[in-house]
Formats: sequence, structure tokens, C-alpha cells
Amino acid sequence: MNLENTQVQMRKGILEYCILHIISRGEVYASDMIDELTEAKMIVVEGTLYPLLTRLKNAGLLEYKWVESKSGPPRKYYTLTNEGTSFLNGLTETWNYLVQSTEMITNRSKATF
Amino acid sequence: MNLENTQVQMRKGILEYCILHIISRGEVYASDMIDELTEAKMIVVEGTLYPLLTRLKNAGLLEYKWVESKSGPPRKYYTLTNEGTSFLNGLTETWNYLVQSTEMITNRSKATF
DNA sequence: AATAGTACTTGGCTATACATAGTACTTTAT
DNA sequence: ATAAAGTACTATGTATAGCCAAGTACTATT
Repeated sequence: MNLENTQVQMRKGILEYCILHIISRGEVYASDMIDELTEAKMIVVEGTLYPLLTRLKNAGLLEYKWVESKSGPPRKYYTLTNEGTSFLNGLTETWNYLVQSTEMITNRSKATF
Repeated sequence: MNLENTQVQMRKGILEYCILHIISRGEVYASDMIDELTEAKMIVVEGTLYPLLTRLKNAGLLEYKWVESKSGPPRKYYTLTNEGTSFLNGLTETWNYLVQSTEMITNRSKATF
């Protein structure tokens, strides 16, 4: 039972939320997402991101189109479907709710209990 | 891929953090914890909590003592070990970090990107 | 033609939350 | 005294997300 493992567990589900949010702002491909996640200090590796994108696409939340690149192989540029947009709205609510619940617990001091 | 499942995923790891925090504020047994979690709208069932407590105890983060009850079988009252306290500190940092990262992504509007 | 870089894919592993069923003890009702 | 209801804890099996690691495929550079 180490901290690193718990960090991984904490990230579960949240990453999905972040990815959907990033895509909601405009067409992006995998490396764009990794860049932005890394910038926000949310480290993600390829082996996590690509399967996640495939899962979201198969679930009908995302769609992509191939776009040729000037410097390398073609890229999959993703966008949200209507279903993906409404799913993201649900996730946003869930996340806000969860943060609120957690704060309600962690902000309760010993004295007031 | 439904919302309910993602809610479950989002809760992973966070629950552990909340439990440790609740115990850090004073001796409690399982039902106390469920009450407080329920009050904070973080629904948890017995089948989740008890194995979690056992896991944390086996990891050396918790210890308990049996206390007889006036109305039912004896109860396990939990407290944090020193190791548990420092683990909780690590988790607190991790959680705050994660919230901050998530906000950095979700508060970035389409316009500024 | 060979090497390096970029983009995407796949299979296996681990750990958590949950559903479900079960054990054990105490109190209450008949 | 016995049965029923309630409380507290235990055990087993399932699903899924994130990660590691290896691999495929295409492009650009040398």
C-alpha cells in the first residue's frame, strides 16, 4: 500500500472527464491532449490515453477524422458527438458533487465533531 | 459506458482518503463512518467499507480495539497509527494537487485556447 | 538504404468498488 | 424459552480503469 498506487486510483474516472473536456473545446489529437494534461501536471502515458480514446469512441461519445501531418504519420482528430456532450455535462455535475462531498468531510475539524 | 459506472470510478481512491480523514478526527467504528459519509452524500455500502478497513489495517495504517456495545455485538473502534497519519498527509497533498490540475483543465475556456 | 522520430495499437497485470451471501452476537416479542 | 429482528463484521466473485511493455506503421533525415 503505497502512495503512488493510491494516486493512480484517485485518477480513475477523473482522467476521462478531463479528456472529454479538452476535446469539447475543439478538435485535437492525442499528442495535443497529452501536452495539455502534462501542462496541468496530470501525467498521462500513451498506454492509458489511446485505449481510453478508443473506449470513448466505441461508446459513441467521440468521433474522429484522419488528418495528414507534415511531419509524420496521419493523426486522428477527435470531436465530441452530441451524446458525448451530454455525457460530459453529467460528468461535470458528478465531479462537482464529489469535490463538494470530499470537502464536506475533510473540512470538518476535530473540534466541531 | 454509463454515467453511474463513471461515478463509481471517480470515487476510487477518494473514498480511502475520506475514511482516513474521518478516523483521524477520533475513534469511530464502521457505522459511524457510513453515517458521516452518507451525510456528505458520499454513498458507501458495507461491502465496500469493511474490506477497505481491513486493507488499511493490514497495511499498518489503522489499528482497532474491540468495544462492547449496549445494543448489539461488539464493535471495532479504529484509530490511525503514526504511519496512517503520515499516509493521510500524503493523500491530502495528492488530492489537492489533483483537484487543482482538474480545475486548470476544466476552467480553461474555449476562447482562451 | 538505414536510422530516428511520430502516431497509434494491443495484451497482460494490478487494485478498487460493488453485489451478494453468509456468520455471529444481542435484544425483543411471543 | 424459543423465534424473530436487528446490528456488526466477513468472504467471494465480478467489472473496470490505468499502467507497463512490446509492437506496428508511416515519415523524415542522414
